[in-house]
Amino acid sequence: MDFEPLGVAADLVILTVRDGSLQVLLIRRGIAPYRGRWALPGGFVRPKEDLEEAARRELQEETGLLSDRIHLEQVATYGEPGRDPRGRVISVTYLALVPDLPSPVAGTDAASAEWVTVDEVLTDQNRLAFDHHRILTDAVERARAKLEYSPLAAAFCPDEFTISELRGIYEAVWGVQLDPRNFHRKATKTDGFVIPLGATTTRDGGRPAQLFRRGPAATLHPPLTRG
Amino acid sequence: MDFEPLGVAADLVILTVRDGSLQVLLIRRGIAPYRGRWALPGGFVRPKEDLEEAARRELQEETGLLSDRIHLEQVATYGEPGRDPRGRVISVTYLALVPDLPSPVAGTDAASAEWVTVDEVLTDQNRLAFDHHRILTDAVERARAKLEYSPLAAAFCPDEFTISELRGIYEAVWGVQLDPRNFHRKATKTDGFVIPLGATTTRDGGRPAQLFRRGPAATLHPPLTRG
DNA sequence: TCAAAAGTGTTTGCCCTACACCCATGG
DNA sequence: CCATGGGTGTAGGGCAAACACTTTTGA
Repeated sequence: MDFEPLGVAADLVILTVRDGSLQVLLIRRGIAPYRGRWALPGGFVRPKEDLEEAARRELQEETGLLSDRIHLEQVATYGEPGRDPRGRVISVTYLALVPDLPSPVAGTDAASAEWVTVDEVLTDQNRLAFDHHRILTDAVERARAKLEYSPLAAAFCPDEFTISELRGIYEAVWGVQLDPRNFHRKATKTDGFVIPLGATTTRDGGRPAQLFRRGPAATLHPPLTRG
Repeated sequence: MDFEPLGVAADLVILTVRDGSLQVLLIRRGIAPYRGRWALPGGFVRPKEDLEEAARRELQEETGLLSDRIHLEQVATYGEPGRDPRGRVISVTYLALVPDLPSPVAGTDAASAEWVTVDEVLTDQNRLAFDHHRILTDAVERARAKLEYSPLAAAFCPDEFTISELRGIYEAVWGVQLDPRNFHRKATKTDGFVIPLGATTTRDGGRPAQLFRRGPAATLHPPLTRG
């Protein structure tokens, strides 16, 4: 079979919550096109490499995260002719949700990678290279929607976390304030969402808080609501 | 830029509701590989053609539907090496929801195309060529989920429809029975879901039913529930 | 007059919000 | 003992499931 010349890239929207705000990992492009502009990390899919495999490889190169335990999901594919001035490139985009990393960016391109607040990036239509503004918009909306009916917020947390840390994720991603008391009830009563570890911590001040880990639930019944 | 030899296809999961069941449009493959097996319609994206544009072109070729008014949405992209024995092929899959068509299949390949009940296709893992069983599974799950919080069920209906016809869509897609009286209230009270036309019809027997058309709502508040 | 489907009213129970209140720690 | 955050109890409103009931047609 003959094919037109065409490349397939796996691009990543890597989100985390730091300092109470939703942030995305961006890299500064060192070469043309869009040299010096910020862009989503990503790269071409290799021959014989699966799409998700490529995404996991890029994720590890950028964050150093061995990604078996990292939540990674395909969001959408962008293929408009002309979206890349170098030629026809199809971008398969993946969304990764990671905990606040101890070493911000441990990957090979560390020097040129940076966490940036999502709101700040999205207010400027021209901050990002290619059609990455739109890709980021779509991915963030997906993440916001998924928090409602999936236990995904826990993917932003370290292995052990408190209920108020979990609540902080929701507040940062949705940009709302939630009632701590009602949230506590919902999170702990929803079957399989979080599992108590018995231990407590006082790292947040005040009365010691119970520690939890992620539960086995795949969906939340009933869902959490965004307002 | 050099690229490995690789093709990008737009494949379609075209769903409709006929005779009270959810059905998918399949074509019988006339050539190898998988000659004689059933498969989802689709084809390669042309140079300079957008992905969605390719999907709309395929949709029209298969169903004759001029597709401006047809709901079409991207579901996922499949790119596992080896999924197509002919070489590396990335499949960008679109979901189309169409009303029960007067002329079942009016396209060029009409002779070999057929509506098949989704349940029947999915019970046999080997009914479909390539990885189309999985693609269909994913697309149907997407459709089921979307009915809850989007007004998409109306996409299965003709321009004018009754509330019980709309309810029939939900019952067919979800495979459940819904209370006609409560459903009527929900559908008519949900802002922007359906718009009354003033006219009535007796095509379903019994007391005349009001006719409605699709409303402008993009999402349903509150969502309809699946059981 | 009966069957069939459309549509409305009403009850009941549940969930969710709002907020009062108590608990357990550090300083 | 006070400030801080963790966690429980509870009243009240609103929504939705369940179902009795009325309406409007065709046969």
